[in-house]
Amino acid sequence: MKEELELNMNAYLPLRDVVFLTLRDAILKGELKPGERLMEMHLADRLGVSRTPIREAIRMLEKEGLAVTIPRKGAQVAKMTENDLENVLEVREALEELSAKSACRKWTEPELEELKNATIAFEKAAEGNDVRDIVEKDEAFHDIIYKMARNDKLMEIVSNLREQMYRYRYEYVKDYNNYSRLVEEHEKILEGLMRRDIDYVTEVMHLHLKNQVNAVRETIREQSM
Amino acid sequence: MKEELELNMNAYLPLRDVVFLTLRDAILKGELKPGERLMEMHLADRLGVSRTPIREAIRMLEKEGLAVTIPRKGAQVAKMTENDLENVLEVREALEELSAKSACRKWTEPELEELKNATIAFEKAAEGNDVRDIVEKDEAFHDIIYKMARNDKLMEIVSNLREQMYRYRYEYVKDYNNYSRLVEEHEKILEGLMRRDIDYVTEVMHLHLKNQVNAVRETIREQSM
DNA sequence: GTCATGATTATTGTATGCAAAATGCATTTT
DNA sequence: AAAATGCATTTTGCATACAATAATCATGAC
Repeated sequence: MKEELELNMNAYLPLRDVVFLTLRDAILKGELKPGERLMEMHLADRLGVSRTPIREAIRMLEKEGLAVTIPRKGAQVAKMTENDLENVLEVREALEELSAKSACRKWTEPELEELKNATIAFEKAAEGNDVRDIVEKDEAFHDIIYKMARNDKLMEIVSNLREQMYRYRYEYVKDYNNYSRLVEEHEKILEGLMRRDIDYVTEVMHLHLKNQVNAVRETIREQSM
Repeated sequence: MKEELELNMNAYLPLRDVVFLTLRDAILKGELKPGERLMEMHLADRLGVSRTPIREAIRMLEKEGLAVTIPRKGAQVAKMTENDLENVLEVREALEELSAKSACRKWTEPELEELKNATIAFEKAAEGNDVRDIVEKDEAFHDIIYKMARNDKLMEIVSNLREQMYRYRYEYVKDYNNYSRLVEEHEKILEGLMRRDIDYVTEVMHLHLKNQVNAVRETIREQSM
């Protein structure tokens, strides 16, 4: 009885949040491209709402690093320079390492089970050609590791940093054929976590990141030309 | 001539930003206390603006972790549990360490000069009783170190994390008499940076954080009772 | 032809209005 | 007395209206 009520509450999220989620998704999936203007009227019409929730959603996107607004000129989808990428990566590396360490110490049996399933799901996705699915399953894999670390703040920050890179990867990944390496890396991470071998996991995680950055770097280069 | 224009431009920031800065300041300084409701009408009257910029400012505070809103119930100043504190601290530690390392490698002569001045300014402030001044000078000191690290993203994130702790420290610091330890720690950090001694700086920074956390932990305990 | 200039339009910024939901309180019911 | 009900009030959510600023384009001066 009570659960049904709660579910209803969830079902009708404030419009600003719906708009925020919708726009974020569009940015991450590349439907809204870096540099593209976010015009209030236009978005309002497209989404069938007034400007008010759009504006509030833009303020949120701004703080999440996905949009940039110049006062009295309007907002646009945030671009990333190669330098920004280096910066994000430097931070991510420190935090993914922290996350891997904590996860190593703290994971519980059901979580490990989840991670095994996520690994398999990713492998399955990697066999196909649905980029969205692949990226989604990759995210799911890493999200479980963050969850294992038992630190919501850490999770929030790393997710945001990943987000900022992913929206570039999305585009690129399309003709990025060696998923096999990713699959292998995931397997190694899983394996290391099972052994609670912090050093090993840290090292693999490090490589995993290094491989990603190159893909993103390419995309950014193209973008800025 | 041009500078005067720029100043004018700055002087007329969109209201949402003015409101955001004002509210953030009020939260950090403890004028708006954790748990306190942020009612749109009330704030609008107090600040002499309409609800629109207030609402946008609240969305920004939300994303910065300084406010929490429950849909259709309104926003309130974010509270921090002891667990949140541990989480923030764990992340901060990883990032302050990264920041110290980078700063060690990258600082330039004029920056070091700045840091020396900031150290002295902090010492002077610590002799007095103006808590705001002390906290401000402490922030300034650390900001220079972040700047040395040449990573805006890192700076942004660490600043935000510091912010979330500081608003608790502000209250507490009032009868926290041993600034001498802080002064000493700042001096050690400066000294280590001058020698570019990464291990030393990392260690002192670690202690510096550990000392802070206890002060904040106290305040949070009181708050939750 | 190019650069100013000014009118026109598009777009953002802010205020206000109205509907819906939450809250508080008195009254009733059990 | 405690719980439930209904009504008045407060507050949020969203839409709309109006003002201020920026962008566009056409016109005219050089």
